[in-house]
Amino acid sequence: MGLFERDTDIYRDRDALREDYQPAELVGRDEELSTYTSALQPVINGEQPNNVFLYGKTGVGKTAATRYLLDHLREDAEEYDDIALDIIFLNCDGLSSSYQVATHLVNELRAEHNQISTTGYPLATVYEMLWEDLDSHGGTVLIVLDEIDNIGDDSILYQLPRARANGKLEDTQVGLIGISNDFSFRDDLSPKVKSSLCENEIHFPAYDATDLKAILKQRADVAFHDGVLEDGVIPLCAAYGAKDAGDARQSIDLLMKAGDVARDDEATTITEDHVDRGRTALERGRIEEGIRGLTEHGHLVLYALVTNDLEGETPIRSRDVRPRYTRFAELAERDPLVPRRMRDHLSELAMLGIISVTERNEGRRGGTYREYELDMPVEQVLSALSETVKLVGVHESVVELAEDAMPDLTTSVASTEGGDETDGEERPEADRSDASLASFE
DNA sequence: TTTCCACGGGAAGTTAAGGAGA
DNA sequence: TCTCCTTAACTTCCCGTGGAAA
Repeated sequence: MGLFERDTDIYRDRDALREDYQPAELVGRDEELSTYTSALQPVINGEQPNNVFLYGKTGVGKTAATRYLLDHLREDAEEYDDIALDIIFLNCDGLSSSYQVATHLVNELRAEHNQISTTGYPLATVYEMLWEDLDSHGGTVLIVLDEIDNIGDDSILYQLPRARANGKLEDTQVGLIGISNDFSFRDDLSPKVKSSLCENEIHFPAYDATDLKAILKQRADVAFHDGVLEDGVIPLCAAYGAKDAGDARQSIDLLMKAGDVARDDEATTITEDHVDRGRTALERGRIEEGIRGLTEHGHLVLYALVTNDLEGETPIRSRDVRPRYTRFAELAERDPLVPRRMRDHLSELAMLGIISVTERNEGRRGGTYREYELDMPVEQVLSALSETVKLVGVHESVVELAEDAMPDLTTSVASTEGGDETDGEERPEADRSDASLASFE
């Protein structure tokens, strides 16, 4: 028998729980779909498409509804010889400026061998390329910008809807569909952008537990064999999703994770216990991903807080974290950041749910300050750090302290392979001796 | 009611890195 | 090689905040 062996599976089609799965029908969104369909109707009539702005919290079906309707629109448009429709779908996660959005749009319109770099050109040059590529396309182009609130400036949101009126496009009609999770995003837009982008607004309200149960049942019927789910599983997944702002994506992810946990157990049914364990695993994964995404100084701040926690000094205010952070920065041969910037890193850790913050106020005697403490187990933090961090000396020292403080700490968090080296460079001998716990202060 | 303190938020400026084009 | 461009991470500065003490 090989290394891998096919599971005797509870799943009929696990892909039905994946984000990219397109169900045959969308549950609980009749009213929104009806409004959305009307807004897209001009495309089929061969008219200038409307701009549409969708907003609502994460996981309420905005993107799913868009994909669903645009698939139908594409199919229906093929019935008419005089309609040439193209759809560009761009997720703006990680695209923080109009410049980046414009370069990505150019690359979407171009062949593989003709792509442009995402830096280096003047902004005006990128726009010129975009108008040229769009106009050579002809027909109707619908541009969907998902997570549009990531874009820091609204230049592209002004330029795209007005491109034809401003004489940039002659042969192509462009329609813009913006999708946002952020309710305040619309209000922060400049009036001129708001008037064009938001000419058709569709609000997607949060799902309630009944909607979520219907959605989960629809997916589960396809994903699992009959009789695999115990009665309480779908209501429990729906309840967690409803509690977290009516997020269907989260409920579906939880159902899939519960299924994976049950499969690992070689169970024949999925129970509420599998859901709870799945939820814990998802939460852990989310936090570990957050830790991996931190900068070096973010890691150093976290290491400082971990050692403070191991020594029983938490909750601790930022100015008391600083000496340890500074020491670690020196150990890793990095210049320590100014206190203001260090506090930003602490806030970021709090936002990720890795540490918790309590605000205190001692008035005229001590003023307002915040106290920080770890909000997850030390071994979990160290495990996540050990996978990514290459801060010479620091990680080993903290693990050593953790092992002294917690003898039953799992060995998996011990220093990473090659952790004594950075990019192939051997660490100077002096650093190694300096990396002892006694040298923290 | 005013003052004071330690912060946080945000704007503006700086720096280094990476890429394009002449 | 030089200049121009964007970006991310950072520094610096100013202002606002909230509640206990004066």
